Amino acid sequence: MEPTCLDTSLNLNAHPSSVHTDGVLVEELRRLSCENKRLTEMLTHLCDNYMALQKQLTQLINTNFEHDPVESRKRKAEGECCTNKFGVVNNSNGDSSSITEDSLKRYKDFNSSPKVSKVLVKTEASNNSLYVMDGYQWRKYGQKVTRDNPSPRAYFRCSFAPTCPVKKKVQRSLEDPTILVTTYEGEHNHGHQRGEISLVSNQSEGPKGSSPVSSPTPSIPSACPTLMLDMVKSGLVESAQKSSVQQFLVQQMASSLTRDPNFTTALATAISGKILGAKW
DNA sequence: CGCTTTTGACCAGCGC
DNA sequence: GCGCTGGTCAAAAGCG
Repeated sequence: MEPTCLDTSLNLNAHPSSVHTDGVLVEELRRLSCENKRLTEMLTHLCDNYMALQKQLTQLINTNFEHDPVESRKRKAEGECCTNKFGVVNNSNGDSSSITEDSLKRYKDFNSSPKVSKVLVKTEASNNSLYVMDGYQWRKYGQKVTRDNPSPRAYFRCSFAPTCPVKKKVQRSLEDPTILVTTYEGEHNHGHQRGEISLVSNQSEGPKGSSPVSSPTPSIPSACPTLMLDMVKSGLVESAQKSSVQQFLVQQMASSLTRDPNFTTALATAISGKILGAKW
């Protein structure tokens, strides 16, 4: 599936001085709270379903491996979707059902190796940097141009704690250069720099001062390694993730919703309707 | 002066 | 064994 990125941010800065009265705002806030609650319940339900499916998938893979031993080896990169760790779905041959020994190996490696997670971050088109602010301090130790992507891949180590084993790789998406594909490896053995979380900071990103502020490296459960964030707009997502549970839910939401083009369309329609319906 | 980024060199794994 | 590729190292340079 071609990655899509859902812009979950809201632009509250447009016409701040316009006609909203306090009463309208309170009403709006109440409505949003209700909607938030409803979405949370929906997400909980989705999470349950996801876990059940994940369990079934694991069983299926194990069963397949026992009954269908060796297939011809292929070079790792071939037939592998750039954002798919398991090669189970979306390989370039369109053969979405075959589970090869290779993919099984990757799946097992992925489950047994240190925590690896992938985050897709949407940035402004004009933003050419490979710096993703996520709440930790990173030291860049290398940059490479890889074979399958003309844009360079940057390698970072966590420099907040000398012994922290966490590394991350950042590279622009081949399909959409405004998306930064960030791969985290390992887990931090220290707390993040701020207790609070803010996902964003599209501030003057310069190499120096690699901003220490924003969310911690997402500790995404291995079952759901890909997360998409929108960093174009800032400051409004931060309150959404005060706990790991909430963070997990948001991750699940982003992951689920971005796979559903109908939802994206419906959401866009709803938001634009809301905006057009408002008295500007 | 200390820390960080840059960047070419080096190394290891893999396929042929 | 060779070549390709991804990942890491380390010296040099920049910045506050």
